[in-house]
Amino acid sequence: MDMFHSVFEFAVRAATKPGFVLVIGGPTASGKSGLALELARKLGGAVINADSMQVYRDLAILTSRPGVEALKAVPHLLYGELSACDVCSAARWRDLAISAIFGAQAAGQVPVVTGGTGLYLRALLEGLAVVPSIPSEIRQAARLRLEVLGAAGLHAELGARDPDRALRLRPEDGQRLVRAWEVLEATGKSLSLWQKAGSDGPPPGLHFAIIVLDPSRPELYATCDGRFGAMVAAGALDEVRALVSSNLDPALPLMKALGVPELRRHLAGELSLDQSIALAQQSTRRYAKRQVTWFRHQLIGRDSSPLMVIRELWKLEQPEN
RNA sequence: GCCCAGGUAGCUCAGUUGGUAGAGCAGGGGACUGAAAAUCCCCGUGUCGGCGGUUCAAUUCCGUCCCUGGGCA
Repeated sequence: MDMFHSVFEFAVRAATKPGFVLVIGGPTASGKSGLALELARKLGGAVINADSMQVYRDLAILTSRPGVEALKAVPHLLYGELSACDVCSAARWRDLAISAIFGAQAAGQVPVVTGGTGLYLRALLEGLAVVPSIPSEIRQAARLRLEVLGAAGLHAELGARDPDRALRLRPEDGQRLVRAWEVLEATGKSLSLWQKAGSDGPPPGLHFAIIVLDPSRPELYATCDGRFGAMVAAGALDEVRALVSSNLDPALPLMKALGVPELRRHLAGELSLDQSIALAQQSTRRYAKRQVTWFRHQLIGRDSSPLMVIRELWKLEQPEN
């Protein structure tokens, strides 16, 4: 295939640098995993996951993790690594990814980092602000605070203690308010100050080359829709049933994976299967659109690494397992 | 063939006692530094079915034609 050859050549050229790492980003269902697999196969590489949901053990089908064939063909790292009751984060993933990358290189493999979680990729490429880790009691307290006061209330409280940070955040943005609050509470310093103090930067000794998939919207939406149907046919409902029956905290990240809320409502008898599928497909489309915006504005053009943008679909990722 | 009811945004519809129209959904654009598949912000001009008529002015009233439902033969 033409496209594959130009991509392959791009990778080979970049791979002459020592410490080479290939990064593949793009929206969900654009064919990242398939492309990563092929490139890793040809380059003698290992695929490293950069997806915030595929790091968890549960929901292999619903999060579209690579299937057994792929796992047999090429080493895959950081897939299904954490338990559902665990909480990953950009910083935690960064640490895992860096050691996976160095591990692969030590084994003579080319690291192929692939996933749709833009923030994780940025954490790897650029680093994050150096902030001390926040004790879990304070993180809990921050979330409780949001529940009790509501976003606007938390914003007001933050405004009294950290006006600079509050000004940068909208009073509705609960998630960022929680982060600002917990950092202030735990360190006594504004998150803005920590961020101004600088980030840990890219890991030393690595050279990245980046491929971004950005297929046309109609094609992308068609594969999103098709894939969700296939996931349900492949047993996604059973996965959700199992996850729900383990009675986890509904605020855990995995509980918010695309399709979980919708299929749950079907299991609870609130929606027909078709209705829940249609809703899940819609959230998938919206998510894909957000990802496209993120890659276009937050990644492309911001990093100095060699970059290649592919404006077509690679090929369908098959949900299997 | 006749009688009803409709034809307004991609979809479902509201509305204008005549002054060229607005909701929901779909969709689009954007933000993004430690739970990011998260969390938020912004965006509605469309031959008001076609053609005539009345009128200063018609999507609105009248006529006619076309289309879609339903009913009667």
